[in-house]
Amino acid sequence: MREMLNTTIAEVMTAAVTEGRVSLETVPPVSVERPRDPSHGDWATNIALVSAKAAGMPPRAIAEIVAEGLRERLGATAEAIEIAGPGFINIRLARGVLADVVTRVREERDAFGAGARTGARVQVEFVSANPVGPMHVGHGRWAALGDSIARILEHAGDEVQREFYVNDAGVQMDIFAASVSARYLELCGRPGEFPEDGYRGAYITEIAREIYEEEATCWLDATPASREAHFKEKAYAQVLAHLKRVLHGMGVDFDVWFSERTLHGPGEGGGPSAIDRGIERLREAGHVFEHEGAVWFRSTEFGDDKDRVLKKADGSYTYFAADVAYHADKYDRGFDLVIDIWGADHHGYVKRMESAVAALGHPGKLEVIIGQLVNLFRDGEVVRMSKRTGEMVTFEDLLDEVGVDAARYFFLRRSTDQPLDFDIGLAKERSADNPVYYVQYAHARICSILRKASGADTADESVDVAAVAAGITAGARELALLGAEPGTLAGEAELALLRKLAEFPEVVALAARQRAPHKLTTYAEDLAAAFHGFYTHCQVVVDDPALRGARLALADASRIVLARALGLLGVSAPQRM
RNA sequence: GCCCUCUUAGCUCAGAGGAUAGAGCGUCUGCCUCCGGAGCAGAAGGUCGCAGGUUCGAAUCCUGCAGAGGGCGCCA
Repeated sequence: MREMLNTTIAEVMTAAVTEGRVSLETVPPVSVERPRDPSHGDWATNIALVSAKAAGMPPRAIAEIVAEGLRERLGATAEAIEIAGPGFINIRLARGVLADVVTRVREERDAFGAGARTGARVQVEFVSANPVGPMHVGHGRWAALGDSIARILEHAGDEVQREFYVNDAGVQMDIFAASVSARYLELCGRPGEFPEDGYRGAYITEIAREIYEEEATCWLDATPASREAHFKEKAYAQVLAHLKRVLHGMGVDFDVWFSERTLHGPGEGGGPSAIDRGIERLREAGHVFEHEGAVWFRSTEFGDDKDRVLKKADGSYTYFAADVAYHADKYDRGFDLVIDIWGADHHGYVKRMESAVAALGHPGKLEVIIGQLVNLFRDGEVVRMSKRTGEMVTFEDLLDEVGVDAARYFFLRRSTDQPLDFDIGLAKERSADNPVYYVQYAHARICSILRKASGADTADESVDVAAVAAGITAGARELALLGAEPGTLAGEAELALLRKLAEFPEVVALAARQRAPHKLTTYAEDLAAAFHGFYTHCQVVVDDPALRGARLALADASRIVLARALGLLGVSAPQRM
């Protein structure tokens, strides 16, 4: 509809210029938007305002000309075309046109709001936690965020791959192994020095205990190096299994788990490692230099604050060098766009990574989203979390307490660049104060209506809601009854719901473009509110078969879109609660 | 010190350069003989941090200032 109006307005303007009624060098780009205030109609354009100065005419005079042209061309599609305020042209669509959305939704079902296939291959890399401990709540938020962005991009038409980068190489793994080893020795009754930088969380002891229970004191007298090497793999496997289990449990499944170790190991045929090859590629492109025994990347050429070390003077590699190799690998795999979601504490790395990607010949094909942290609140008090003392609410604890739906929904409710205050009590609450229940309740309520309409008891669990929905037929004649009494509460409620349903494709497109799942939580709440308003003012299951069919169809369309919106957030749409 | 992000109702936050800046919570007031009241409707509540600028029009874009958070290692 927007595109159609856009084109039509452009045609009208061009015609007006050709006929000499408006003198313009070029017709400015047309903007059509949905007015905030429903009394301003369904669509509005500011074309007269933006053209006024160049045309040397008062905006309202231009608006008159455009409105006249639109009335001719739109005909019965528009119920009214009015000029308002300083020169806006407001278009009110005919009711029948508004009601078309019901048919469209019920035909397209889950495909409603889907964009055309773009052919773009997009990778979303997220969570990427070090496999040295349980997921924390921030990881949970980034998991929800990355997965939802992936779902939204898929719906918008991209081909998306989800990837988890496992930082399983490097110093932190050694510290991890040494920590487990120390706890193991304690369990064997031989307490010693705990590593200075060791991980002190209780989970380390639990991992050590599992090893102890399996292998008893086998490793008591092994050399520390062989013991730690063995424990590292055991503990790593346990943590990785934890990560996969928790993520799968919340509906997040990765296509690829990419191990950092593969970058350090020898390349094909025993050739240089991926990291060495990555550095070589930067060197061939002329962006590498040696200084004081280290190998540097001249990232300042790409706008970074300072140049960055790739290979230290002692011959070891920086974390950044591995990241360069990793990203080179991503583009070798043919992605048109790579989206990385990083924690807020990594945002100082964005510039250097973008620089490296540009130096590798893929400028602009990396997008880094910075995920902000989560502050947990319970009864109005901050829940302090400290790794040092081991007093931690892990993400798994939180999921156990509030459930997947509430956790995901709350994580996604705020824009990603805002730190999030998470109220545990509210997330658990089964009331209207809790937005996730508010939205799910609307869906369950519709299912209940459908059960009722089938003639069954509303609580009859054996009723197949989808089958009932499929049996509802409502043609143009019936749908024309929707909103037939504008000005009444019932009529306005129906119209408001129709308008909200029609917005969905635009919301998906916007959420995709802005990588902003919270646009969908806002939308879902608006749609639920529009449905509740409709429900309050309109009896759905009425005796008149035509009106009943129309309202059931509208309720069914609402059900489909609510479920779709929740689905893009990774939240379930229950048929009863 | 430099860089990034943020500052909107009492609280938590929405707000593609547009019309009278919105929602939820909290406060106050109404609505159940009726399909799920886990709902609906109304009232009160604002110098959009401050000051300039661009624009027909700025919460939105630009500059400066103030405040909050984060980042600035041959750490990971």
